[in-house]
Amino acid sequence: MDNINIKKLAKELNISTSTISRAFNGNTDINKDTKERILAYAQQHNYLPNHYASNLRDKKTNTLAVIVPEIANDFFSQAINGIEEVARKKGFYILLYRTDDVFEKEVSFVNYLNNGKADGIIMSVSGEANDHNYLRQLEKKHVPVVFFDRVYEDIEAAKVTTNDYDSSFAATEHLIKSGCKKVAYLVVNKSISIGKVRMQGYMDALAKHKVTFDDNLVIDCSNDEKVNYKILKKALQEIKPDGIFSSVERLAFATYYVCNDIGISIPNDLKVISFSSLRVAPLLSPPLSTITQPAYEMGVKAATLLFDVLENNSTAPKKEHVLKSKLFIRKSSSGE
Amino acid sequence: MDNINIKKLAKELNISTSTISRAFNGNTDINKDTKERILAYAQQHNYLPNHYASNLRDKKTNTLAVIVPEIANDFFSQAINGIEEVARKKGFYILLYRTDDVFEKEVSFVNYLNNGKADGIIMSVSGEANDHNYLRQLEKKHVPVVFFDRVYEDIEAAKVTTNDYDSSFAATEHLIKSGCKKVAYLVVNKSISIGKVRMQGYMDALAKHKVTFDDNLVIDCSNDEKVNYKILKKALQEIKPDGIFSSVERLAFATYYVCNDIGISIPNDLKVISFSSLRVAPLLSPPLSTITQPAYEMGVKAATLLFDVLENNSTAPKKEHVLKSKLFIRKSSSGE
DNA sequence: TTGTAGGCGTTATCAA
DNA sequence: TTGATAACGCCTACAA
Repeated sequence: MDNINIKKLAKELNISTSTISRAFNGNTDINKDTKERILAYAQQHNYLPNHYASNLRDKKTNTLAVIVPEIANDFFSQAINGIEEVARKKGFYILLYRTDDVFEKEVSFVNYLNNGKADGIIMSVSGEANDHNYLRQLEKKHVPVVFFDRVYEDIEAAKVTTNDYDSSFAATEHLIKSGCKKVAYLVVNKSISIGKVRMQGYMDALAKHKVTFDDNLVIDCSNDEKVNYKILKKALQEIKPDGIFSSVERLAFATYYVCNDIGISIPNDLKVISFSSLRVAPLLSPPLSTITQPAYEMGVKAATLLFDVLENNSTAPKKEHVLKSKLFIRKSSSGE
Repeated sequence: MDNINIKKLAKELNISTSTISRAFNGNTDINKDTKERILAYAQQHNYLPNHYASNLRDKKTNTLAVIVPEIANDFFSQAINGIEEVARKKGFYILLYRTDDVFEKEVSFVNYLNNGKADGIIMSVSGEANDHNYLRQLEKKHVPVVFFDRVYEDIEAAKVTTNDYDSSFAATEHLIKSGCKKVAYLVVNKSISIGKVRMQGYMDALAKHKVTFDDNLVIDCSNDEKVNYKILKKALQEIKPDGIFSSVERLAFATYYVCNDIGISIPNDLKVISFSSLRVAPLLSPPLSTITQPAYEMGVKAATLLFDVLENNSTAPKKEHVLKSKLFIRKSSSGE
């Protein structure tokens, strides 16, 4: 009874395996009574078709791989929700992988996916550049990829991003208009796609308002919270900016902690605005001004694009789809 | 070149498939040179063993299913991180599923897992009681389950929980000692495991301090944010509690929003403490007192227990493992 | 150290 | 409407 399978079932029911298979796969012609009899008996005996056998035959896994830098983060968890929502409707499941922003992990997982573990991949990349051949292999295996938020420009694939440049420009301009003379830019890796684009918006806004760009005001942080705390403390004490535009949510939090500790008042001494999907941003002290990306919608869009490829088997629209972020001006940057 | 497989490789290398298989599976004896030659050639030609074929033979998926009520939530996302950390070290991957607290989704997914989709399951249940037979089926198929945080008492399986009763007792007592005469208890479903245990702690603390329990002060909320806002607004205006013990993080946030809107001052008019894993709780206005569960550690523990079963093939310790939450008293409940 | 062969559990094709 | 059969790609006895 332990290892029931289609053959045993066939024998017990005195029927062929093909008929049983048909009972479970809807479409083909099969007598209604036979089908019901099979399904009833199967349920009783706790039989279900084995996924791995089916997959081996069909080369369909009904699984989507989702690769993100981190999970415990409002942006990514909301995006995953969006992906899951779409996947679920299609009867697909999510294989989740976190890279911790470590390039090697990304490579290793993508390689792992290279042979029939998932039908498609949705990813937000770790960012380190250089050799993206591991992604090109996927194409050969016909495993479609959709990027979201953090993308590799040199890989041809559908991409879902937001208007980062515009938002960054607007955020920086907002700080300048609020009276900031010395706006710092917080970033984790200024040389990769997102950090770069956002920085460009920052620089162009400065230029528009005839503020000279100062390299010292670009504060490049790490992935280690403690290190960031030190970096920011030092920067705030020594460089003394009066405005902060943070390209990463957790750097804004770190800024808050530092300010609390060394007695800098937000927004009086320092105005802060940050990219963030934190849902309780309005409840912070002071409420944090944010550029909020449509995380959930991005997930939905990415998944939808992936299914377009999967279902139409077409090479699909490998363009970049740009959704719009929203600027929420709150007390941290405006004083009201 | 498109569909490379072990046979083609064998033919091209003029070698047998078994030898190739051996090259990829470490253990068996194989000539070093042969192995290197195979691996090199395989890499060049982008060959990797197909998971579904291997799994079909081995009945090993190297996949863990993780079932949670929600993903976009600091508690669960941190727990998932913990699970992933352990899984990764074992070379396992995570199939993630979100139930939205809907019992039917939970059942449907568990049934889906019933046949070779994952080697084991880690879950935090939706909570609705009644018939848990769908879980018992897993046992027959030898798919081990570990529960965390939200468990079904009637199912025999390893369980990872926290000292909810004690924490709830302590939190309630803290409010009473801070001067609250009318402490409300916020809960999403007071009749299921976690809501029930936490409520018991609340009630017993009241009793200890000779505060009469008042059923009106138990405020049963929903999963809909807007509805909760209305419920809480009404409760705060009509019942006028002076203390809130929230068993669910987002109800505390809703309380904050309501208070902001109708001008109730926390902690002067109302003291608040809540179960919460929000990492920026200290940055809220006012900083939120929390009972913080060791989410990450719980994930690690749950995964570790699962691997114990998987590896020792033993029936494993099906006990309840209780980790301790921490109480962080902040301004929202103490006024300092 | 390497090769041969059978089977893991399904499903699609073809024939009945 | 149903049944027999040959794959899907791999791995492991067993034999050499």
